[in-house]
Amino acid sequence: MMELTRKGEYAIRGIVYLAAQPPDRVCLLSDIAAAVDVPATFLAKIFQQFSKIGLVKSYRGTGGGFLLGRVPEKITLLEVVEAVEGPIIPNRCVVGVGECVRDVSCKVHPVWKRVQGQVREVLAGVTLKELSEV
Amino acid sequence: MMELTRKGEYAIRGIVYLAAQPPDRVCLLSDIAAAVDVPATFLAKIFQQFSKIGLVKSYRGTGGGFLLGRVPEKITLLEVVEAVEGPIIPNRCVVGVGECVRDVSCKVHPVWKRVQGQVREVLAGVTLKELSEV
DNA sequence: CCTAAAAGGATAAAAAATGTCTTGTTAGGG
DNA sequence: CCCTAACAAGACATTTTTTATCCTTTTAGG
Repeated sequence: MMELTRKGEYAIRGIVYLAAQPPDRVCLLSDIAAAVDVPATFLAKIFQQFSKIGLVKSYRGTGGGFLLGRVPEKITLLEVVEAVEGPIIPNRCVVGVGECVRDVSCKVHPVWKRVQGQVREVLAGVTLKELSEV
Repeated sequence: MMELTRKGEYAIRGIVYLAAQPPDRVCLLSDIAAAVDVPATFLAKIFQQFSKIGLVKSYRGTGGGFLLGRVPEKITLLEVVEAVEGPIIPNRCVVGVGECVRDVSCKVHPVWKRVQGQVREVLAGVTLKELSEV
């Protein structure tokens, strides 16, 4: 359980590749896809999601392509993962009070809350800089 | 992401209910299912998995039913979750060296390893006793 | 205006989750 | 010995999610 989907895996591969490029080097989606071995059409969707929240910048037309939205030190693995997989929610009941319809005093709730916190903490502590360094 | 499936949720509900019963009280599957609001046929599958690894004991025939396999203090949430959801593996590459075929020096690998460790630690620190107490 | 490149939407195939049904096995009681 | 209670096991069906692919649209450069 708790497995990252392929989408998440592809997302990490793709953006780590970008982070490893010289800054200001605009990369073609097709090149990235080939380099990290991900179907280009699928990676396109992923990068669209990145683009919407500013994790990457995109340019259309001739000479277009993708660029990291911020310096790699300022992008955490947590942001990348949540961008494509959605928020980290081990159990539905962590999303907010009142969700635990079954039991007003749900004892399991705080446990999942802790799990969520730990996972987020680990992922937030890793930046693309570290991941892209040789 | 990292969401517990319904099966996992049902599993917790069911076994916590058992843990809350007086020791030596044999419970019918149908009663448990009704009490925790889970389809009986589905819960049957879950309890079969529990039974195989000794988390619960089962008795057939008239007067049969289910009993906790050990005292609730000795059963952790980690065991319960892994019993039905399989091992906690945030990313395929944590299962062992050599799985990260894409990159010999995969930088993401140790991060997932840490995530796995943290999650397991939290879940291992909670027992059915605590979860079943009022 | 032609071509390059990403954006967006619709669709399809495959896999996993969720749930049901039928048959088999074990045990107790008349 | 047979009948019924109860779990075990396996096959099957349904729905949802994942994993794509394709086509059209938009944007930009030359």
